[in-house]
Amino acid sequence: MANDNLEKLRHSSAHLLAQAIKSLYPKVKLGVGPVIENGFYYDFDNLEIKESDFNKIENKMRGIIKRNYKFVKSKKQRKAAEKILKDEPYKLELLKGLKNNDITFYQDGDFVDLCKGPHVNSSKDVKFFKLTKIAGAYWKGDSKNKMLTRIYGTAFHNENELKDYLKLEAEAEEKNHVNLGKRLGLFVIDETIGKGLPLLTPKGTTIRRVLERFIQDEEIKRGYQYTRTPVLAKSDLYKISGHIDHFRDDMFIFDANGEEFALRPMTCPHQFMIYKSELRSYRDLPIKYAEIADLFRNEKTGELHGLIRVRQFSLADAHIFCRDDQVEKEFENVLDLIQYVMKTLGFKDYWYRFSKWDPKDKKKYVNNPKAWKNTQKIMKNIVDKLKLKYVEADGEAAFYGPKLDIQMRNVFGKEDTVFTVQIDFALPEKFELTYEGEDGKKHRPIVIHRSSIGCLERTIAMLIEHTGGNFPLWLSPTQIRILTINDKNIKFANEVLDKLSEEGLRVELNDRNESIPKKVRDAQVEKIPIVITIGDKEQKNKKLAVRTLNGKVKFNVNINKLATIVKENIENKNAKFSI
RNA sequence: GCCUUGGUAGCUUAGUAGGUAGAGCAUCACAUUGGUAUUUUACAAAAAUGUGAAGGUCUUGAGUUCAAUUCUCAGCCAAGGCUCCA
Repeated sequence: MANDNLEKLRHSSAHLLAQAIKSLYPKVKLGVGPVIENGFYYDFDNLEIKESDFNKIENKMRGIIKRNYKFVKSKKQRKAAEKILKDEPYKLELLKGLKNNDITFYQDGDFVDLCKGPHVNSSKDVKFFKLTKIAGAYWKGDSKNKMLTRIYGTAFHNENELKDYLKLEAEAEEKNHVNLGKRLGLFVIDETIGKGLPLLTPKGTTIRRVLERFIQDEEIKRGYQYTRTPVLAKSDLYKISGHIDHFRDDMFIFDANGEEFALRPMTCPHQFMIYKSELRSYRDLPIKYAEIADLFRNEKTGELHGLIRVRQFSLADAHIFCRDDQVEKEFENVLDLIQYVMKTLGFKDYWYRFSKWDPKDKKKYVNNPKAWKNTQKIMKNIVDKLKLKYVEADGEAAFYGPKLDIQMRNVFGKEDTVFTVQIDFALPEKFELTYEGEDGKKHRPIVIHRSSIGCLERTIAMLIEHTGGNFPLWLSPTQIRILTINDKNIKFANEVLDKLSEEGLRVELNDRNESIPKKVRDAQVEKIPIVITIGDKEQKNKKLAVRTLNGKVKFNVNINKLATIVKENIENKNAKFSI
């Protein structure tokens, strides 16, 4: 109920915004003004403003609010509606899309808008609102259409809620992986190197390496075979696959002495060539080729974002070549692997998206409706059988087949695909992949494309935001830091350092001449999970004082025992460590 | 690619109605007091205080000007949004 009220409030705020804009800038044409997750927006054409104009606009809105206008609902017939909206081309377009003849309008004061409501009773009910940002947005979300000016805002029932929200937003800004990653020294961005090409520091690389080893070991355990294929190929390869037709502008293509090459945007055709290099029997299947593949995509500049959207990235990719009767089982296996990975990484807030083709979009998708329907059916059966909760999304499939995407949100609430599983009926055809069946005839395998731990860069970004930088022990770039209380302890501290390093732990020593609280604070800021303090007492007893991130300190810990506990925690990839 | 915002020392930033820049933290050095300290998270210190140094072609280029970090234009880079995402 409260949420309904909040929606009403925000929707009414959007109207007031439009009303204020219309009165300040009469030439503006109105787009749409819906409520969104944390507020509302309104799109305007023919409006050029800056964020510094917000004050003026907000004041105008307050002026309107004061007049205590009632929001009055009315219904009009189509003809009458067209008359009302005659000067609003975008609204007329929306009107055309409406099927029924009773058109609802809301009016407050001299401002009337096409709108199905609902609204608050009076403009006076809107008290606590704020305009937050300006952005460009294409009319009807289509980049072929004109770009309108979108103003975002939010509104709440009381001042504290509004303040809290703005504060939370500011904190999210702090917690985002770009800021946090920089502060923790995980990666840097250098403009001489170029856009979308972040550099992983030794610490960031440690996390990457741990993830990489983890997934490789796990996949090999599950019957995958690792390949190593080149990061570039003659562009002919991508002509066969069709990628160059679909994505030419998004690829790095170059000429080398008259021959055209491309940096690979995906791994599929490379691994296909290994499959093709031998005659395959039905007995060989399924064949599962995996690779941590460096991929290159010339993403448009505005689409780049920290570690989440980059131009070179490493995808934990695999292609499973299987017979029709194996698809279901293999698909299940993949999901099991993905769920295991999600659990191990500690990700809980994710959901599945069943991404389907759009029959109307002939350009984007391989034209084979029968095969589309068939594969989508197969996928649907599987996900239904597994009782997965998922949302369906039309027009989100890969050009060669439907996908099951695993979606997550970043700190700003923006949704991204982290992992994906695809059933591909088209590329095996294009590459003429075959296997010899029991009947001695050639058959076409089905290929499952899948990623288990996604792009390592993106996964690291999600980990940073999800943990707030407090990585579990097995992922922490530095697992243990040793602090000395005074210079006499340095020798023993080094012994401990050597001992723990020999055990394969990532240990550092801070023997600088600073106070213990300061050293502890530094370690805290760097989010180091285990801190060992060494003073004379420890030195004398050959025991350690061990501090964990929860603030607890345990004294008189035996070194070997500590090493055992820590190693066990790492081995089990536990989310938390305590002693 | 488009819209908005921004780019000043390693980090966080102030500032200039156009006269070549300050601060805090961090770093390094020296001095003074202390005199070898028994322990854990942000108004704290179980070393403290002081002095000093180093660090900036004020994102790049062009234009206007006697003079540009500041104004204008163009580019580069970043952040947020739109579109896209094999």
